[in-house]
Amino acid sequence: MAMSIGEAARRSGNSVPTVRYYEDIGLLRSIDRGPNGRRLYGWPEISRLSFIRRSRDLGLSIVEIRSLLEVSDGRSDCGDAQTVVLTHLAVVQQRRAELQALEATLQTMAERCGATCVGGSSIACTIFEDVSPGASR
Amino acid sequence: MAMSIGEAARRSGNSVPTVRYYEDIGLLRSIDRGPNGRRLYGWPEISRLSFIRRSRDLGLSIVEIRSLLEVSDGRSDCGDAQTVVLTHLAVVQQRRAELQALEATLQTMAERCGATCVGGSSIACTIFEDVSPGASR
DNA sequence: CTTGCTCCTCAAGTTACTTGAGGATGTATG
DNA sequence: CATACATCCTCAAGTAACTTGAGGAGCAAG
Repeated sequence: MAMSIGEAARRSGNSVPTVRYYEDIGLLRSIDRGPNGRRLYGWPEISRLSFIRRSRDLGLSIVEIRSLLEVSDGRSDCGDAQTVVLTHLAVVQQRRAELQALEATLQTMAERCGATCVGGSSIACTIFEDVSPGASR
Repeated sequence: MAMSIGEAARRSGNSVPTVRYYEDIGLLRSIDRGPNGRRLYGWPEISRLSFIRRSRDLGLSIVEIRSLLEVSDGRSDCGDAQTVVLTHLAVVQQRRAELQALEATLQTMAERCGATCVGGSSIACTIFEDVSPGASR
């Protein structure tokens, strides 16, 4: 039942230092220690660590996760959790739109570069025109 | 012709400390100083700063930008620039695909949350099931 | 001549961790 | 039982790319 930090890390998909780090910043409270001073983790901790891991994968910041965990701990209500998610959704949508535009720009840059100057000198390289058009003024 | 750091920053779209920072890390070399010790910028510097700014907007790292600038300075060839751009393009494509999946997940989470527990306690909040499904085991 | 903006340098803070030093303990093998 | 190797501990510093702040000087306008 009681797991070492290494096992907790493996099961939750975090690295060992990261698990300690989460304890340091207060995302996990009161990790019991064995007589040898080593941390002992139970299922609730693994669950919490997995939640954090997944949320990070989804791009949520530690601050956002902290507020979700407060909901989970019953210290604020579910509406708050929805707010966090919706706010983050808007950010993600925005970011994705930006990436889409960026992707097109990069593609154009690479294609033009390939057509005009691969292996050649930098003088004719269109990348610099693409990236800094009319920079002088 | 000779501009203050404030003007250079405004024209290139960077903040004043950022412009100083780029000098510190060697992206800009040898900024002349006036008799009062203040930095003086000319058009080539503005151009370079604008290039850096745009590249950062495109998501390129300082390391990547440094190698592009080396091409621009004639210290490596154009093919290298294309490689940087293509490598970055692959990263962007990957990232955008991930964001797309994430967007769908967040949307589902918010909808389910809204349907079941807005204003209620966290006990029924589906967000936690969505984010950490079967975390205990 | 005083107010207020801009400039200077140097140091520390930010985010979310990772990496490393230095040392103790646990587990497997000879 | 001894030795090797993995794992654990704490504390400190490093990472990217800047931002923010302290403390002080210069310059232009009213």
